[in-house]
Amino acid sequence: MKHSHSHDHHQSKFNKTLEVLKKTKLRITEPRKAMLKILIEEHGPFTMEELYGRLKKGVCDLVTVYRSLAALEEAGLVRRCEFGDGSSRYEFRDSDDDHHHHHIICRKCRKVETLDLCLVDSLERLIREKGYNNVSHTLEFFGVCAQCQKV
Amino acid sequence: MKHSHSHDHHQSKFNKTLEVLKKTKLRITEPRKAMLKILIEEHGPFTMEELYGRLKKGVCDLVTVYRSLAALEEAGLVRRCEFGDGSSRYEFRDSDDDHHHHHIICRKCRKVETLDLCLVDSLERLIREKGYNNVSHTLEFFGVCAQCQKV
DNA sequence: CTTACTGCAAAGCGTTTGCATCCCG
DNA sequence: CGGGATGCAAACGCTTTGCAGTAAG
Repeated sequence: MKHSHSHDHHQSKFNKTLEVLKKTKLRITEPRKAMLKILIEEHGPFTMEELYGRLKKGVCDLVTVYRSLAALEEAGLVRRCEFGDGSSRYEFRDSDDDHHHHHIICRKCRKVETLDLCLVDSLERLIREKGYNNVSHTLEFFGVCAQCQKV
Repeated sequence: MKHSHSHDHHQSKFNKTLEVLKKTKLRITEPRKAMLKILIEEHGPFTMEELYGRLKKGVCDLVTVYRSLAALEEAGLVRRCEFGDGSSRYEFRDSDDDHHHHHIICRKCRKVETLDLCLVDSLERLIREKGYNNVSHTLEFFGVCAQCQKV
């Protein structure tokens, strides 16, 4: 299924997300609505500071961003990414269309592109056979992007 | 080529490593020799604290472990791993036998096993075609190990 | 009205830095 | 001896926590 990035599509994701919050006994507050809107409409992944910076001034404290993202991750609504630069990043996780994807990060400018492919799902089965359960994986690529090579 | 974990094999790796240090104008000091011995002989990857804890008391300060591993990474003698728990880990990188490998980390006990396979090298070529250079990747699996499932 | 959520301030923790001293080459 | 390496202490940046006040359901 192709992504249409229409307003309606975003709105529908947003509403589904609120339903999940209700089921999980998480409260629907202004800060959380604002954060989810940004996570759904923009691409991300965002660091705490990046997401906080995108919020309208005064919506909430940076600490609330930390606490909300922890709660949203727990509820399965966002996914945490680690790119080894000392900050966590978060992106919206669409439970209806949770196709695994990964990222390519420029070593210089830290720009993040999404790679819409995943060849390693089969390996997870192998690891389950090794006796692990609740298995997941991360796959991140690093390099210097074309733009940074010129500088 | 099969790994023999004999003393001779370790000794030979150790000596080659000292050669690299000389070529790179890095000095061969007691703390560095001790760290390299541990990295070569034990499996790792180790956090700074873990490596420091394995050193004989008084060999050096924890700060020296940080600075030395940074220098060794720069020289290509160790590889840094990030498992998203807030600490970097380091493992010895054998330039003669630098077969890419990855890890499976238990979500509970944090035990790290090595997976001697890599199916994604071909993807790196794809990313180079996208315009990136100096490309590398990380692939880590997470799960709950058999032992922790019992508890 | 109950209790989750929030703001503010402070603490925590892994990591980095400044500077004087040390010692490898 | 000259410049890299080290120890100690202090700073740093990201994240977490304590607590009192606020607001969702």
